[in-house]
Amino acid sequence: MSETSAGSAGAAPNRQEQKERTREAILAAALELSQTQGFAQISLRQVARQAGIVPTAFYRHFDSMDTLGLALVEQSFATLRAMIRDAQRDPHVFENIIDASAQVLVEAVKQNKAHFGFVSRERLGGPLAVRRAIGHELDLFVSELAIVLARLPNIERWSTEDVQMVSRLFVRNMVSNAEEVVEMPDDRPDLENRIKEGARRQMRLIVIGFREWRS
Amino acid sequence: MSETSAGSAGAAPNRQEQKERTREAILAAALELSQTQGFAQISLRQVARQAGIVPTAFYRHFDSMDTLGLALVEQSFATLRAMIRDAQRDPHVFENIIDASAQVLVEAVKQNKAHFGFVSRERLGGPLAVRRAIGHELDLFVSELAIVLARLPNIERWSTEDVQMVSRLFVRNMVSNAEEVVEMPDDRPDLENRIKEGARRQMRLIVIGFREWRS
DNA sequence: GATCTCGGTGAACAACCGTTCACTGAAACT
DNA sequence: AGTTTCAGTGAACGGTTGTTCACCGAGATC
Repeated sequence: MSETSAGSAGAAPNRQEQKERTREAILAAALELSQTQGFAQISLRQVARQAGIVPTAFYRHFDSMDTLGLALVEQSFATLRAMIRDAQRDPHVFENIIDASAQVLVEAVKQNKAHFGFVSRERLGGPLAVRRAIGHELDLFVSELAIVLARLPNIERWSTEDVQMVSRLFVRNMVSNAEEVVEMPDDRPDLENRIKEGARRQMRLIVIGFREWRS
Repeated sequence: MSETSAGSAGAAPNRQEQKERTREAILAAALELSQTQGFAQISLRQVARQAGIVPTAFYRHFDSMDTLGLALVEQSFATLRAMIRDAQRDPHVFENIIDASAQVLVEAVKQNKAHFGFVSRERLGGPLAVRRAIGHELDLFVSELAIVLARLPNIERWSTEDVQMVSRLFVRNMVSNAEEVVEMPDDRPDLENRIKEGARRQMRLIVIGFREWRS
């Protein structure tokens, strides 16, 4: 093995390391600019300016703004899946799924407002390609959650369609609550608790309603 | 009384009648263009072109695109309120509120896709002023619905906060279902029924859950 | 050490943008 | 009949946009 590829952070940047670095600078720039204006109306030149490169250099990483948008969708859902993975490791989840979920959701959204905000805004307001990608990821996510739910006690004997439907309702509520947290001012713990309490209530409604019903 | 103001449709347009006519041409043009691209990224010149006027004439009616956006918000919520008014006149509502509501909602959204789509997209994806206006209108709408709900049998003895919360949940579900109907292809009555059935279920969940709970 | 690869550069382009200004001509008013 | 009002016109402005092209220079390869 030769002495290429430093691996550590500070100095002696590889060629591909440097490329990856400015790629992420572009992603970060686009994400930040999207927050105030919405992704669809930021320009390639604005992104380049914010990322500290010349407009033409943009094309070395993405061949259009649409492709950039898709990369941001991927990045955003990666952090969402990381949230779910962490939540499943949390021991509280086994004691009280609902309370723990509300807690984890609000906390995770607060710490990743950029990504969750991106999904909220662009899910319906973004360019067609981005909207489609987000819709697809959300469908995937519903199915994944259904698998997790199906293994829980009390639920394991439900029909597949019922579980899928509950999963859809949960994801829909998750999206709505994430929207509220994103739009929430930073210094309002009262609002935060109201949202958390609301999320708990909604999940209980879904569970109670289905148990009571069992159609 | 002089012979000004024709009143009838076809001929002899007043000055203010003509002005109102091109104003609505502008609104219609903006609404149509918004459907494919989103309101935030259509240009004043595009709107003028589609409305059949020269760009500068735009300023005779609105002093900026933001103002136009606010007018579209107003127009959209006017049709939403008309929907509610009609729904309250519908005799089916007194027999089975839930089924009738699901029916009316899907039908009304289908016949006003442009306005409901506008609200869906711009609620989070639009310009700041438009987002704020929509948020305000939705808050108002929650309170109005709460008043209607409070007079219904079975609900009339609930606490004010509980009614307000149920109203919020209903409006949230209404928004979500409207989004789905708007994004639904026109020739898919199977999907339409699935959405209608989903809306019914969600409303039942809310009602059953609250009745069972009564915190 | 010579050669190649390739991320980043800077000038140039045609197209579109929002906004200004002086104007026209017909409806409305006196 | 004479005057005023005003929705709509058309040219012009300075600025931003996406995309092209030839070019550079340092890391990677030989």
